[in-house]
Amino acid sequence: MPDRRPYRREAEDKRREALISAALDLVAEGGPQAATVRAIADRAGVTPGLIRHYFASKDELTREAYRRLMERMTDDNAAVLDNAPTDPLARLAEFVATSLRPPVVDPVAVGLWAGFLHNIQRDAAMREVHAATYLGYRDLLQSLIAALPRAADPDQLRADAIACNA
Amino acid sequence: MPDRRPYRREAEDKRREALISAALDLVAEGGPQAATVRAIADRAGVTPGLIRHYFASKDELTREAYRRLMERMTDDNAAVLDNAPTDPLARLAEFVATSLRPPVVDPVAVGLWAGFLHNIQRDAAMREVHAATYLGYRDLLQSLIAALPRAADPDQLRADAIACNA
DNA sequence: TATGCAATTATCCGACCGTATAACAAGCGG
DNA sequence: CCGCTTGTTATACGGTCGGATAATTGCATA
Repeated sequence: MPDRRPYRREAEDKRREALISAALDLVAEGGPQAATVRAIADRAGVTPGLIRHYFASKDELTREAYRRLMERMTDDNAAVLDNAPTDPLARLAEFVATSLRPPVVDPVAVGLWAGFLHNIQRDAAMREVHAATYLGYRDLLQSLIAALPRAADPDQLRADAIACNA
Repeated sequence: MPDRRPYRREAEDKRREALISAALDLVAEGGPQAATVRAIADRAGVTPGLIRHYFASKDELTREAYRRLMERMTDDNAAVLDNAPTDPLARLAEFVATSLRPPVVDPVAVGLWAGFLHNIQRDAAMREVHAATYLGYRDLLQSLIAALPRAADPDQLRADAIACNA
């Protein structure tokens, strides 16, 4: 009865968002080992139990956080095309240049990526998330290459996109 | 109370080597979280207690493992100079090309580097190891640049080396 | 204002972490 | 062949991990 922590009910989206971004912050700062359920909940301003109310397991939260990270990176990268030159070659050049510069690749993003790397290798579900976002990125790259003046057959196109990405 | 695990006494160097390389293997495979004292000892064929007989703490073992990794990478990179062309520019080109190709940079090495990244950021002693090996590498790079035909003052030399490394 | 639902907190659990310490035995110098 | 040193194993401890479950309470609805 005494001294129970007061709280506010929040929308599901808001809580999930808070938990995901808390997890990303912690992974960026201290690596995977720092992103414990207790630390994540603490940073999100809730108690640890709530995590399992919104996510089936910590692994699922980790996957969602990684998905969020990848989406943010590809979106940041794609955003440069909004006010890019119209010349196809210049567009492609701008795109790949952006993909190697902040904010899509900066110390924080690299730290995050490093933190998730081994999860990707070990967890199959994580690999799916990785594959999904990667394919989306490659398709975008491929469409830019396809817009290039020189003609090319589809197979060559895909190979070029892969090579360019590497 | 028999049934005690039989064992052989080994030279200190051998044990330390086994423990360090076991730690590196585990970090490469499963990230920092997989390199527990028990897992390391198990892979090295000993019992966990022995780790603290050779290292003051797990952190010290981690530092030594990281030092070993960095030395191996820089040595692998420097090895290319043994049978490299004599032309200064070609030597430099060969050196930086090697520094971006296997075996100095390959999936395993990247995984290792990712596994240690956050330790470097957090642990001051770890940063010293990092700084030491990095400076050695930069000096080597600088000496290659210095051998270039065009003249340059020392300050410019150092700046060039840093830029080249980035 | 009273009531019910569920979002949130609180507490407990088994497993594993790194570490400390004690018991044991391998192998060398006598 | 026999002690002695010390490399090695065994066991225990406190802490934290992710997860499960019970208790509480915010809040929308009637």
